[in-house]
Amino acid sequence: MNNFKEKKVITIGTVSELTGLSERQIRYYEERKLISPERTKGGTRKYSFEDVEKLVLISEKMDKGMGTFEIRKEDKKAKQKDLHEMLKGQINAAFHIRK
Amino acid sequence: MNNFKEKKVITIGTVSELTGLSERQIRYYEERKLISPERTKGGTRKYSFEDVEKLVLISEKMDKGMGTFEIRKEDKKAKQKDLHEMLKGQINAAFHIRK
DNA sequence: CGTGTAAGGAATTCTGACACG
DNA sequence: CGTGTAAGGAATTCTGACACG
Repeated sequence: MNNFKEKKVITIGTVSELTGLSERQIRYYEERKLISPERTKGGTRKYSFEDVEKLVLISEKMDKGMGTFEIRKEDKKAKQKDLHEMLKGQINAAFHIRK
Repeated sequence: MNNFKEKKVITIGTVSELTGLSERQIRYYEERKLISPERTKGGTRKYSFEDVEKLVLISEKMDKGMGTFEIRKEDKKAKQKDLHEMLKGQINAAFHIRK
């Protein structure tokens, strides 16, 4: 019940205000697979606070001259690292249970 | 930076989905001073996750046959209690600093 | 009192495209 | 490549009112 940050509930206009990015930029970053908003039945995009945070990071990287392709690559690496940590944790847990 | 729950960013349609209440009900509870959404420049209402939680509680109380007036009274009492606790805490703190 | 609804208008968002570079 | 913009349409929201009870 406490995953507010991950709930997709914010419309693009509000995201634009929160991040300082234009709606055009936000939609473009979606096209480049950097974020994945949900949609209402009518087709309106809905973002989470997590998306907003991601967008701020993306914005900073773009300012540094990084391209969307590299940003996506970095993002993937980060996710794999997370997955790695998770698996490590589970393996450890299993190990401790066994002994 | 971590007050997601209090940020007014959700539109009424989404709040309706999250709570199961009709937009009519949500607007009416505002009229009865049970919640206080913000507005965009254009006049669109924006709610926080906190508002959503409040609405769920309100909904339960309405189901029990409670009226909006009593609900508002209860809400006020709760707030005064919170304030009381807070002051008590500060007085305590001040006391401990003095001795 | 609390809520549904039809009405008309305004604000918001959407897509595909052209432009610049 | 990344972003601005004008274009036309569709989805969303708004208010004030009438209805029922």
